Amino acid sequence: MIKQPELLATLNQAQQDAVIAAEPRLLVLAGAGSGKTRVLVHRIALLLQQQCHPHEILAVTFTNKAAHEMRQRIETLTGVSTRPLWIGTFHGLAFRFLRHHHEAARLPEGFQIIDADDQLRLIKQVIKALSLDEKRWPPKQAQNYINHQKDEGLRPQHIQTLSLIEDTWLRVYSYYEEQCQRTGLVDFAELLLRSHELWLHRPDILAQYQQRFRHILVDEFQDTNTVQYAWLKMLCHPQCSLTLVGDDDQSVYGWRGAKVENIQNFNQHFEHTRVIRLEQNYRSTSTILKAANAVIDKNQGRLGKTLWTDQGDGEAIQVFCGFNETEEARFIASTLRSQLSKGASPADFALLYRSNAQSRVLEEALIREQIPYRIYGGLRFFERAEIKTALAYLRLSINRNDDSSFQRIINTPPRGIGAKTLESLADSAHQQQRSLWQALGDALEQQALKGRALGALQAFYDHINQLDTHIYPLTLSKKLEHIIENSGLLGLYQLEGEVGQGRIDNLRELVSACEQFEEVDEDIDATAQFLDHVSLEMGERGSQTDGPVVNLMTMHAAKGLEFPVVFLTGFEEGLFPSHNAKESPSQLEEERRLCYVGITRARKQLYITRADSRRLYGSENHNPPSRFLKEIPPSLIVNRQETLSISRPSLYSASTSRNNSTSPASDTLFALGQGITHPKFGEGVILNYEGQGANTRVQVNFKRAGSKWLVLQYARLEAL
DNA sequence: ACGTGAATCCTTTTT
DNA sequence: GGATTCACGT
Repeated sequence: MIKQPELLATLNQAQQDAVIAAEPRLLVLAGAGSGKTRVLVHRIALLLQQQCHPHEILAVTFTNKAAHEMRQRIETLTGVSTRPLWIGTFHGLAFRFLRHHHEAARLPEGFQIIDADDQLRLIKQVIKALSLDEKRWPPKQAQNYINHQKDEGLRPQHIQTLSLIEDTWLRVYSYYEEQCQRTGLVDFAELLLRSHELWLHRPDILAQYQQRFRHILVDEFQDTNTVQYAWLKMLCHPQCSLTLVGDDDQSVYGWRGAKVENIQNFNQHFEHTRVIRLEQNYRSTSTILKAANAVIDKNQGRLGKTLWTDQGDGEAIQVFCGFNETEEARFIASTLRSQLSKGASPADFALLYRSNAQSRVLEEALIREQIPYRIYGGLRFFERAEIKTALAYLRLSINRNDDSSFQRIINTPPRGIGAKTLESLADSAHQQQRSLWQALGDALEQQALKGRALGALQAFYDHINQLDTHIYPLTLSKKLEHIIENSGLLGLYQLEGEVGQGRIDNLRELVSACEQFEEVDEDIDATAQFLDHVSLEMGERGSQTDGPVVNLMTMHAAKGLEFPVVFLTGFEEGLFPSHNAKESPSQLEEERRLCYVGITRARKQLYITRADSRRLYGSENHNPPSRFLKEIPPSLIVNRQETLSISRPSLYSASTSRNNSTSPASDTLFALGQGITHPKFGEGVILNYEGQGANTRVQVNFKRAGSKWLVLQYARLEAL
């Protein structure tokens, strides 16, 4: 085991202070790139080295990725196994508590977790069952309402309704909750709320854990919501040492219920707290940090923190404004191209945007330049329809009362059971307070439904029972294999051509994921554990690619990551900050924090781009530059706007890059959006271009003659 | 019950 | 612009 001096040797003074601080209440304000995880990992390593038993430590994160990373780094640092340590996400830990004490928490033994998608489906059913109009009462809004209440720790009986509208949402919430309780389903927010309530009602169980955990450490504390905060506060015994690590300036999930106030008002809730600031940044150049500091400085009520570095200034921030979003994308792609040709790796670059809708144009430009890329964010593996369907068969075979799975597979593949049949089934299920499966059994026994539907239902009923008997003795992966081949899923997707083939490939991947899962523990039945694992860890986003690729993602998704070169795109009012955020100052501040997160992702070089005119949702908009752009000191910026031009090939060799500043003075340079005249067509504006060198063609919108494509070399265009 | 043209809706999404 | 839901027709 390594000695303390050795453990601390690689840390700066503030980091060392944070690692060895003996105060029972410690808040580490860790700026972007200041070694936050390092401190957490070293602090735990030090605890392990001292008197502390591994099982007395609880470390809480928000993502599985962060939890895994922490485990790994502790093991690398100490050489000790982290198995006895409780390190996990809020949700994962809450789940663990609930499984252990399911009875005290009033949950059935095999309760299942539903994801946001299943939740929405369930809510749709509820709205239908209450005979509400989906137009007037959008399920999405109901979902937001329910999750928001749960994030705030509120059950239907705690809510005082002030309006008829709220009253209706409350009815939906109540009905939804009943439905979940009856069918043994638990959504994400419920995990936390339920385990918090478990402790409220069972102080004996709480005391058990309070005594056990002598050291609680929380990562990304600025992202905690009301329930998570209350949960932590209850779990934390007065004699427990509590270490909170976070950055109020990087709180960007307020819209999901996270409360910046939790970190901002920390001193008022926990007395005698020592606050340590980590302000030395090891990631970025001083230019990038100055920009980030200047922007975030405009926010009110910050705990306050100024990042600095002993690195040099580095490159200036390059700002580019395109004529439209296509030119913005082309600028990025051609900049990438030239940097790649100088030997940079695609993986060194990240293209960040405020909303996913912006990715398409960027993608198209990258494809034109044949630059490999990967988009983060889309559907994750376990969220794919075919995966969820296959797993629903498995779930239903374990728990027949899982209505969510029942509905997913009752008519997939199509077996002649339509909406009407299902509706009457749901009606009788609700009347008798039973699950759909039970209602189905009743209906078959009593021959209660009409002839044609009855046959199909009987077939389904028998099919599931047969499937279950058959797969019962099999291993997890064999179970799934059998389900895929015998439930008709394979046949269904084989009929779907190319798309179906992709689905079949995904199902194969699922089976191999099961095989890997089995290897970990061969003795126990892995099925139930696998389903839990799937629900809590949705797997990596996107597909694995071969070779290095440029990274495209939202600024939210980029939090916690870093890249040598970062492009922040779409810096326009209405886009970033989003037009939705302009009403309230607090939302605007959150947008500004997001900007701060974006800027601080860059290590060496930062580009910020925007477009004068942008086509979004079908219509064209002229957006002024983002206010955040003006908040960056001009001295840090180099403007690239005028350097991107189209050259006339006859005067300009085809191989010359467009931004070559050594071109002869006789060259005629054109820019998108520029006014020109043509001997025949008169005045016009350049809208677009394609090709290069002698093949360059430009699209000009002429006042009189309308829009035309012209070969630049021959068209006698004159600048206006 | 299921497939096809129109209406409709748009932030961000760790679990 | 475009995916996704819908209402209608068969």
